[in-house]
Amino acid sequence: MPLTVSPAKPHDHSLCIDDALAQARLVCEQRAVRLTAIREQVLGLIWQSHKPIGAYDLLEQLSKTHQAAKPPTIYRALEFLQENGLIHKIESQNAFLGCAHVGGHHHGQFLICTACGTAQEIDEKIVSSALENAAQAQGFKIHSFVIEIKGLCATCQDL
Amino acid sequence: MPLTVSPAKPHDHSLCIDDALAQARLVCEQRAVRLTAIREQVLGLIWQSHKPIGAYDLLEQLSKTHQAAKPPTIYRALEFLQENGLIHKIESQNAFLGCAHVGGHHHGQFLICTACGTAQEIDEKIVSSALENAAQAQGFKIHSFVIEIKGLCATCQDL
DNA sequence: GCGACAATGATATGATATAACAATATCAAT
DNA sequence: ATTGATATTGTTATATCATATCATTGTCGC
Repeated sequence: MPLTVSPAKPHDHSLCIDDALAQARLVCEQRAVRLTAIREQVLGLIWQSHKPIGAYDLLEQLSKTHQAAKPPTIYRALEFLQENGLIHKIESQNAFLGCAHVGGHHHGQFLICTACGTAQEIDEKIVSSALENAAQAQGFKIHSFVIEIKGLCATCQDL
Repeated sequence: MPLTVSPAKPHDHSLCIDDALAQARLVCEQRAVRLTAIREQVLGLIWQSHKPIGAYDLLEQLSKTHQAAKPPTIYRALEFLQENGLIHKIESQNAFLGCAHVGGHHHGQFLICTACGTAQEIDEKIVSSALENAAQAQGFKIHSFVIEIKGLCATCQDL
């Protein structure tokens, strides 16, 4: 179920986190993969921000409760979460964001505010289909795509 | 002037390089910026491949003729070339590619073949406008965007 | 030439990510 | 409950990508 709130608007974000974790448990059960304590913790940390967060920032957070955490600890969790469609990597920022459309095709389209750093995931079918058509015209077969749009969110334009 | 050839198809690539360098000289003259020897060399090295090339690979190449080259040498040249719209960075690969549409708006749309590594730049107005509309609906004002499509080019599908 | 500024040289370090192997946990089958 | 197969995590080291800082050199208008 897509989130209906915009990260740019005020809302009770603890609900986002709870929903995301509950959905993650469900997905992992369905897929028969293990959402271990570390993985769930990392996913929770990622969801604590609407801003994409870097691996080493996550590591710093995780270290508070998990002394043994090292870079591979984080990167393994991130890999798992990506493989199971629970998070996206924002390539232009080397940072990670909870997936707002779990269970979908898992192509990402993001509106990234350069002022406040928030990233909103959208899913515009017309964009996908326009890209599909353009690719097909070149004989190119799409596996995946990432769209990262930079600009100002509604809130930051008014400042 | 956009290139009319596809990188996936055979062509005389030395002409691509010559064209790109000639156009770069022109652009830099018009913009009153200096296309120094290092910058021109780096641009030439980038154009020697239709595949995005990493900064340290470029450094290795440049070092052959330029003993003093160090990471900052390359990154400064890359920064200059990006600022002046002569190259793109492929964010998902930390690699750089000659811009095939010099003088345009310089938003990038790329078809990246995961098999052979080539990247073809396209410029689909319908994609841009679809994104503009989607962003506007969210009250988001676009400054720039990067679109990186992964898949198989026509050549590699047939293998 | 001289001064201002742009570009490059040089050293060091920061930031991001993975390789490799050891140790431990999980779980199904007996 | 033990065993064996597999997945996960621990641990150390290192690879890869990028920038900060300050010194030196080049360029160009005056």
